Amino acid sequence: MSRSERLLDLIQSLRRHRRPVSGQALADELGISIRTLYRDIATLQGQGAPIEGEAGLGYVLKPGFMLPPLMFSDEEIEAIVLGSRWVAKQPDQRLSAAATSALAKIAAVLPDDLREDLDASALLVGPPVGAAESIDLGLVRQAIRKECKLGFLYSDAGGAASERVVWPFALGFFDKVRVVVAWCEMRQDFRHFRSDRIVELQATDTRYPRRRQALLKEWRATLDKPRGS
Amino acid sequence: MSRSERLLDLIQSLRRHRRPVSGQALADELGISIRTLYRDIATLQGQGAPIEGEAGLGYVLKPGFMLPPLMFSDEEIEAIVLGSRWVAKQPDQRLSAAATSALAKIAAVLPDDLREDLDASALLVGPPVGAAESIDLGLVRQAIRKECKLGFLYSDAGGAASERVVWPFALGFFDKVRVVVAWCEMRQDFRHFRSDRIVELQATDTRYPRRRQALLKEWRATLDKPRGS
DNA sequence: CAAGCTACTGTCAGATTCTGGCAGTAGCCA
DNA sequence: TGGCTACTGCCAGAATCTGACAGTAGCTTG
Repeated sequence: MSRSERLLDLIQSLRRHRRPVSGQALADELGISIRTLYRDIATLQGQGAPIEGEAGLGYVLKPGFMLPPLMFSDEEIEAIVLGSRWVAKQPDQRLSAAATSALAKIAAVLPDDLREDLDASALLVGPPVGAAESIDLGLVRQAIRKECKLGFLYSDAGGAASERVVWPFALGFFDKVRVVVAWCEMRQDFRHFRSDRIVELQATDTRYPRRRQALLKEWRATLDKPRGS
Repeated sequence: MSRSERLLDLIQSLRRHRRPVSGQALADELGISIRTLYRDIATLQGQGAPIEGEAGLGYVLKPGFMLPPLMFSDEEIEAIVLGSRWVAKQPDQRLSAAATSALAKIAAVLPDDLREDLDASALLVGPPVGAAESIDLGLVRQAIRKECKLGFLYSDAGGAASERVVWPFALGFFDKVRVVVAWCEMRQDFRHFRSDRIVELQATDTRYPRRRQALLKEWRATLDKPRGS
């Protein structure tokens, strides 16, 4: 196996382990000596991979992902950049910031001529709608990932408020607002909740009895025009 | 210089030359022997770079671009994927297809856990608005790139038609339609033209007297809220 | 057709890089 | 304190890369 291939394998190995792994264990996994492993880690760090090593513990790959070299056509790059610009102008501050920094990384490696072409592809949407987020979407994301119930007060379109306990499984966009997609215990059905109408959000540690992927699939099937990915 | 660095340099060299370059010339540029160059080309091709070699001519890099390994955070990946999904649902068929294939390439290299997280980030915009494109946006793109004038018939919001000759310099999105941003010879000012109201588009070979970048900059300055990148 | 240029492959010795083992320093934890 | 770990410098052997040469085949031009 060539060295460059091994470096990619090393990243994959680190991804698999969520707890710190000792260098020795990684070296065994890859079939190389500990000395070479140290060198490989140093090389990866030099290329920007966020690997952290602590004496007495081991190595952890900070969350994130290194894309291997990818070949994109001009149009694919344009699509990616355009889409990222759109996300950058959305009201979700967290995502907006992420899109901006992703754009900076991409722009940094594009050849000049391609960058100029992209400048001619303007995005004419208005500036982000102010709408300070009322709730912490991070809590929602976490609940989705951990498959835990959420409780909150919801004001529907008519203004009537109700107390809900839901099983969240997706966080979507609709028009300009973010929408929590969940199974509602009260209605015993799928419901969409606009994030700007949610108040008093409460995260719990109670797992809901279904798998997120299953809920997602079921919900998609109920939509008029299901669309993959 | 290490071999991997040199391989990237080789791609950059190929990008610079638009005409076929002989292997000997490339080898001289990189300071290596022709034999090593052949080996390097073979390696790059093996990694998916679209390099074409023809006996008697030389090498050409097919249009497109190879992104070097890039480190993205979870959120940056989410932003890119979400944005690409949005583009994939836009009515511009060309871009939509490009976004879809870019998404496939990205999905192919994502670790499973990350892909599952992304599934929970749904995009709830409706299906693409049918609106078959009345004109060939490819012609517009070409005119922009070549800095050539465009002629067409335009129906404004009121329904009144007029014949225009414009200097196009950008192709934007607004709401659901694509918009040609150009200097209008008739109005002697910047104007936006919705692509679905343009008929009888005629591309010309007449260069307009300004630089695209300059027009773009000027136009941006006239906007209420100029935004970089 | 012939001549000249070019892409491409096989082979091989020497240069270069990579690798593993060893020794030693330093930080974290119990 | 002792045990585990990250990390560095050093060195000889292994693996790889490199350049040169020879040879085949395709394209273009005259």
